[in-house]
Amino acid sequence: MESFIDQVTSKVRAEGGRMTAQRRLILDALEDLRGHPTAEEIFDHVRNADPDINLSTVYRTLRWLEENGFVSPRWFEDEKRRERFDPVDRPHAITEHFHFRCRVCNRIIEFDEPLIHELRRKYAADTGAEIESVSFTLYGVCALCKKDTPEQP
Amino acid sequence: MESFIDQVTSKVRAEGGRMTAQRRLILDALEDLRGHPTAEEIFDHVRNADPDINLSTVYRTLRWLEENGFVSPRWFEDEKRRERFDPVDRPHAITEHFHFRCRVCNRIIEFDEPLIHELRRKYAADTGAEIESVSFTLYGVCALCKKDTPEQP
DNA sequence: CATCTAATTGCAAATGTTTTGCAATATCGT
DNA sequence: ACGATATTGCAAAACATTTGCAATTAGATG
Repeated sequence: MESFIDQVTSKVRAEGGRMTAQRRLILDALEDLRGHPTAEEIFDHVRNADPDINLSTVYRTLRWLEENGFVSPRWFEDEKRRERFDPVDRPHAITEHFHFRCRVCNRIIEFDEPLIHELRRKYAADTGAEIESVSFTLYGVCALCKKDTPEQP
Repeated sequence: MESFIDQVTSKVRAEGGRMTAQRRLILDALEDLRGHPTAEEIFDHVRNADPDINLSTVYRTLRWLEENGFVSPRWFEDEKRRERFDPVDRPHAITEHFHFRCRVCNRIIEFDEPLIHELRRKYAADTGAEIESVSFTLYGVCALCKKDTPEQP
């Protein structure tokens, strides 16, 4: 199966674009920083390899990836206006994103759960709407953090 | 049952705060503009009654309402960094927000569906996490807009 | 009802994140 | 290796939201 970078490279070429060193670094970062990095986190990471890279290059690349279905932007309510970028494995499929966000350790945990898919089908069937993307986010305290800070007696 | 404004007024008083004309207007707007207005939309609406009101007053009031559980901020992915404010009927209950957002008419439709509550319980039971809030958003094209723009043959 | 004081306001400037215009640079087909 | 043009770095702009501060005002008190 084609790697993430190879997939992106094919698409860049197909559009008459060019695969630059900067883009390669940003794609690497997206794989290295498993999870949902912000543009700034990606920027800090790629700076190790290329201290001259510019934040706007990071943004421009991320936007291109977004438009072409390779990453999907995400907002978490405790971070208000800061965008996070979620690499997408199957570009252009219906995007479904299920996250748990821990208020204590700030970890973002991805999960899947057949009930959500059922929910989407049910909503579409009930209302006649066409669903293109689904976002389901739970906020709270994860099991580990709950253990560390037991409720006071 | 106590009206929204009365509920807020009680709380303001309880905190040693003051119920100003501006706050009253903003609360009215929140009721008039059923849905999920942005700060700017609220601002434009209250300007009819008080042309001198300031946008920062709107923001400050909304933040106070948020901290006190009377509104809940919401982001929709097609609007990136713009916040919308959702009045909350039962302050401080576990907040659960289920929305459908139509890409064509931009309408935000609220719905409820027992499966989501089940999902939350299931996730909590499976992982041991404690859930404090749930956000479920479907994006797509609503039945009406689908009818207006049938797919090309 | 007049007074007093702290809460709230309007204003302007600041903030933080993301975007953009443009000249310089670098990729890739030839 | 060359040349057209896509992409970059930079600095400045855009944009939503927040903040400091002096002026105003709600509402408790006499």
